[in-house]
Amino acid sequence: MQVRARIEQASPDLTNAERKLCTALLSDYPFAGLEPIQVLAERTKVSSPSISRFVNKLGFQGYGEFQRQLINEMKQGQRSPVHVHGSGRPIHDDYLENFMARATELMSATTGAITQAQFDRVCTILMDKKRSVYVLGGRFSDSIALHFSRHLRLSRPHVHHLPADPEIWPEYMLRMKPRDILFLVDFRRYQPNLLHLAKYASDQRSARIVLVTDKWLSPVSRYAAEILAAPIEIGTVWDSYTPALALIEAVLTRIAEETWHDTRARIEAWDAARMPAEGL
Amino acid sequence: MQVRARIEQASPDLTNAERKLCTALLSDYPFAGLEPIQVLAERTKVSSPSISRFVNKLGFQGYGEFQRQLINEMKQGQRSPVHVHGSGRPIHDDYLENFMARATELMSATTGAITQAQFDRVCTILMDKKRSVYVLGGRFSDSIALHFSRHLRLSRPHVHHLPADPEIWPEYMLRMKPRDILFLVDFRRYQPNLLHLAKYASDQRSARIVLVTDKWLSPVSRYAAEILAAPIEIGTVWDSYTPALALIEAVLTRIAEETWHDTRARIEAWDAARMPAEGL
DNA sequence: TTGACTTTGAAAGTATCTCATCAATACTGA
DNA sequence: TCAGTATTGATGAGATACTTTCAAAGTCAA
Repeated sequence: MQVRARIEQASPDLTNAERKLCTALLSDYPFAGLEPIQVLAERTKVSSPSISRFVNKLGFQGYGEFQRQLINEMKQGQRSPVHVHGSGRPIHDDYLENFMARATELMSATTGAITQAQFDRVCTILMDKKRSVYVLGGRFSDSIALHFSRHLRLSRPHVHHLPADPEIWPEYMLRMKPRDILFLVDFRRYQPNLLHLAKYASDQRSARIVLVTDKWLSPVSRYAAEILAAPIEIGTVWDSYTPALALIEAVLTRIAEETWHDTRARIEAWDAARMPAEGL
Repeated sequence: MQVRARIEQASPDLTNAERKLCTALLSDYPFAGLEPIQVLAERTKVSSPSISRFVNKLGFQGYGEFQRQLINEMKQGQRSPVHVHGSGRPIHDDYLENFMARATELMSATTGAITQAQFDRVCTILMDKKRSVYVLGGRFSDSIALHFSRHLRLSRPHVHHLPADPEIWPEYMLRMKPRDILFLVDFRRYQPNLLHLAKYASDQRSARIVLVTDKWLSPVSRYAAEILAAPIEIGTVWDSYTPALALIEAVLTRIAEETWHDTRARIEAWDAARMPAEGL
């Protein structure tokens, strides 16, 4: 990958506009570079002269030559299937690449951790509109939980995200009916908070608890009807929540597809309700 | 393969020169068609007007449109393995495995989209304690942003997550000093909200904007000093934010490691402050 | 804050590419 | 062979795409 390499090489001393071009080019490589210079300028909000200067800096005579080179690369690539991934960059010393590789590995490990039947069951009970769904995560994992509730809300009614402050929980807990779902996300450094909540919901309200946790299993698992355990250990100071996010996205996507008719209607209704505000 | 099909369809009633073109095009498909018309004319020993007439016959407006179509086809082909919901049929076989495989693929594509230098720069300015950091995401992407601010807070002071309600933003905006950082996450179905915020922060407060977006580049990119573009298109009803999360985690991890001494102290202080509450 | 330096986009200029015209040529059938 | 038709390429007009110039805005160090 000649051009890609040149970009990376030049990348330390680039100007602001040039960096934008970098991102645009690399994020849709190599097709972004095949558009006419004007179109690319429009997309990246950078003037065409800046693009021209940029490709000069990369060592090309002009934009045309740059494009020809991109096409050539594709032509080459077509022949040798070797180049598909990487080959272009030094593996050592690249923090990002290293990290991503590990995260990717975690991701592929996730599939094995959850059975198809388990996945199906979770999706099914979450699709049941007669049950209300209450969602909460821990201090850090709540961002994952939030992602979940925001999307689930588009596919079905009665989705409630509990606020972080435990003082307000009773308001929700008292509303829980038997068979309602409490969807918890709890990764290590488990929160005692959530355990109490789970115990109460399970014992007093007969709610079904669906738990997303890690392989060490949050204590909440004692009360959980369904447990989805994602690998999160990536060997750095923080754990990686990407497998958990992927898992949750898979659930959400499955639900949205199954209930596509409703989901679509809800999205449209949402947009319609939003429109007026946008004028402001 | 649209163009190829058109050629085959038209092939019965073609003239001599046109048949030559056919051969040339098909024998080096699609690259022959990507050369300038003059070059192709030279190579095939056919005049450029003949080529022009030929592509007209195929149903294209002109040579340019023909080329664009060829490029489009390649683009489509590139992401061939995914393309499932396009035909509308969710796969029931092993839904989860399928989804995870695609997410994994996205993850590994992420590395190529961001250069090491870019990554380093973003980490560096985020580590600068003299700058305050303001964080916000869109309606859905805010969960990613939240993950970011929660963790970053452990590594450095002066991290503020803006509330969702724009009414309250001014309180934060007025506090922004030049060189402060506004960290935005904005994926497609971009929010006009964020654009206004970015414009104001950039123009009025001289803040540096770091933007995490997708390859279609949020309009915020106009005001951004650093843009990280993650692939998110997974070919289902929702996009997948996993690559973006991974990217953010990489940044966070890098920062936590570089500033480990401080980060550790802050975590301990945090825990110490929390202990008393836990007894309750 | 000032002043040198860098970066940037508007506008103008230049090159290139594409297409329409038209005359020349090749082909076909009488 | 000749006339009619279809095909082709030379040419130049017109459009498009790219680059250079230049002035304004931004940035950084003193």
